[in-house]
Amino acid sequence: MKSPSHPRDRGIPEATVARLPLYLRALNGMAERGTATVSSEDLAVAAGVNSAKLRKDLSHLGSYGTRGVGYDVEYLVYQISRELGLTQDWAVAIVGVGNLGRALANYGGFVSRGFRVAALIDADPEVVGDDIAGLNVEHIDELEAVIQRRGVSIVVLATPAAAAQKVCDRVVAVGVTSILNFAPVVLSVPESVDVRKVDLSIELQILAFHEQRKAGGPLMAVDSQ
Amino acid sequence: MKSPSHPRDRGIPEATVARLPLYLRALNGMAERGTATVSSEDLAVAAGVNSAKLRKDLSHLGSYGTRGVGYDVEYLVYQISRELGLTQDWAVAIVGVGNLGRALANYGGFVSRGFRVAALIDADPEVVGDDIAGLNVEHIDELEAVIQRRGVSIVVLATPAAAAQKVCDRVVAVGVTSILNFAPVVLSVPESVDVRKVDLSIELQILAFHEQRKAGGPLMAVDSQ
DNA sequence: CACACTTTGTGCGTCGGTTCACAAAGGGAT
DNA sequence: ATCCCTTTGTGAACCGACGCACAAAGTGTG
Repeated sequence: MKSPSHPRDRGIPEATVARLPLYLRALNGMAERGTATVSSEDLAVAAGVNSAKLRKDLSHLGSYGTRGVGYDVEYLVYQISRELGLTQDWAVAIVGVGNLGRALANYGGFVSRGFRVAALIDADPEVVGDDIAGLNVEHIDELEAVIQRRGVSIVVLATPAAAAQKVCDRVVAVGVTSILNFAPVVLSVPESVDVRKVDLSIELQILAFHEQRKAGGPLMAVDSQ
Repeated sequence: MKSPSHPRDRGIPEATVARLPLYLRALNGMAERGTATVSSEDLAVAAGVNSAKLRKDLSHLGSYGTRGVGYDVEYLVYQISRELGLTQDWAVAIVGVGNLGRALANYGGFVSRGFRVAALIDADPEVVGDDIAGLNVEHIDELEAVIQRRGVSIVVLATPAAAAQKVCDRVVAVGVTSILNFAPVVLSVPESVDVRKVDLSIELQILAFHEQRKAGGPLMAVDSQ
């Protein structure tokens, strides 16, 4: 209530932000199943985290729980959604309509969470003009125009690695400040632009590392140089 | 070189492991371009990290650099590849051949890094039997048989959320201990099994959070209740 | 109203990771 | 061989995150 003890501080830890979508998903499932109230313990299990961590995370948003009872599911869904900015409608453009771009365009998880695929863009004349997931694929020459016309604020890059930086520069130039990059390259962008990266092969490599340890670890010779 | 000061300890920090594939990619690019030697500073820039961090990361593998000179590109590629277990051939099965599964099957980044898509499996009779990326899609009933016959050690789950846990249980039951999960659910597995999760919509939600901050932040009223 | 029980919110110790800054080590020139 | 320059490898301070454990706060019952 007071400014100093203001519950929703600007400073929500990055680690917490990364988990909020997880909680949200678990809560949505509960809401569908008609659960009205949930304890931190139960929600923590559903989200796969420690309950103390969950409570601390939620405490960063405010005091939305009731001691002795738990959290109201609907209310918490709303609070987390609002905090994440999902109460507004985000227009997303997908650039690069190869296999991955197509998969993303058809992915239900976007639509259901306040995201709207507003444009599909590709360079290949073979693909431009096609209808995918109810959208017309537009030519990369129209990139800037489409972004501005449709009010796109988040761009998903699903282009080949070689094209990613160029496209990135162009979308940054028209004011996009949030990019989700699937291309296996390190994008260079101004400080003010947020880039998140998903690299499918990196995840596999990390798994391979652990798998190797498991398989060879205990027996592994002290070894070769 | 000596046993006591053995360079390759068992304890490589998780954060380091997660970055090794990044370095590897940068190094491969350099090798292709014919660069023989690289300084920690240059490699750090290419990988998008701090150079001190990079040196500390590499130091966990051993002393593979030369002071005053830098790192030999080819040699470092080999050392990192070996550490990650990429010098062996990993058979990967993709379960769920929807849009995403198809995209993954066709993704070049796997093959090029020691991974081999050894099986595609789906439950939909409409899809079973199809040829995708040169592979025949097999029926989910064959799951256990295929995994064992082909020596699959890593399974990629690209099924609908509802099916993921069931498939997971089955592959764990036949001894798979590394799973890459694209389904938006928290899988429950025994301690000994490694699950890595990629959730496309979570990444977007994190972007939305920051985008909202950028947009509304500076002007945002002290607020609503 | 008082007491027993449940569950939140958080203070605090701990741990892993990041960064700085520098000594140690190698290369090359004179 | 000596000196200077470059670059690695790492000690140590710092920072954020995690999780324990508990006081505070609420519910419900008799």
